Amino acid sequence: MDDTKRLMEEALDGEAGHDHTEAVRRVSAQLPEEDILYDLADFFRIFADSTRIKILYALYESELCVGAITQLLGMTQSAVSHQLRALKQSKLVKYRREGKTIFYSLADEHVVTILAQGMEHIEE
Amino acid sequence: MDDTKRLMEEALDGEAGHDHTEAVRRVSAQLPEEDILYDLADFFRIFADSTRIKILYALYESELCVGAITQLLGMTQSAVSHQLRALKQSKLVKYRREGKTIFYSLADEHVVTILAQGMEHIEE
DNA sequence: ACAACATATGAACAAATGCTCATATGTCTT
DNA sequence: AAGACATATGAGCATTTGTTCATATGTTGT
Repeated sequence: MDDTKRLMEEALDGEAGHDHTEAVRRVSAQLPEEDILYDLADFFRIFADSTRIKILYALYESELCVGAITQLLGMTQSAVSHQLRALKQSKLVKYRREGKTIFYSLADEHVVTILAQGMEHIEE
Repeated sequence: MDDTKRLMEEALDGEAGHDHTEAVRRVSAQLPEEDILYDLADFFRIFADSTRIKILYALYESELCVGAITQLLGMTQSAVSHQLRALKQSKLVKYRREGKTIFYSLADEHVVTILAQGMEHIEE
């Protein structure tokens, strides 16, 4: 092994394997910012729970109040409320108050699109 | 409170609040099967991690071997391999062997569509 | 067959997540 | 103002998840 090659490998800093620097540099330049990718993962994390998925699907059918969602899912009002908060914070749902009751609904169409896209994938 | 009303509320089985049965029945009939919703959540769970998101985005740019991904992400080869397994099991990536090296690439276009849709949402 | 390389896998552990229980906040009725 | 009702919130706990470490599997060259 000649000197240049040895030096290059040492420059890889102990990382596994042969030289990938070319491919890595090329791809690396095209990747979105670290923060963006993090936010993206956060966004998808909201869909990564069946309770929240159920809520979103339910709201896709109709605006609903917390009590109705609670009854529909057959779980605690507290559990539902906690999940609604998560959905609210991610701007996936919006709400309006009518007396004591609070009605939730989908915030935009992205939600529907994403759900549909996911469905397409798993139905194969 | 008359008898019919009292009986109806008792039929709600202690669940919180006033009567939602009408809305619940209507929405309930439209909801996908429990299993489907579960699978859907599982599917989205794959996107709910920044490491996997990075891998997917990298593979969107180019087919890559494990070593290159490892170097690109600056993490352990083991960690990358574990995540690739998850992606593989969800049919989001495919791979081909070339000697000792294994090259990974995206399995279909849904991945790209989903990522793009997610991006659209967070960039607002 | 053996050593070197590329990738995969299992166990263990820390961090994150979702639920429950108790209680708080906000609204209406009387 | 007080009680009933609808929803929200915080702490605690059990489960899940992602990483690391050590090691296994598979491939190539000698």
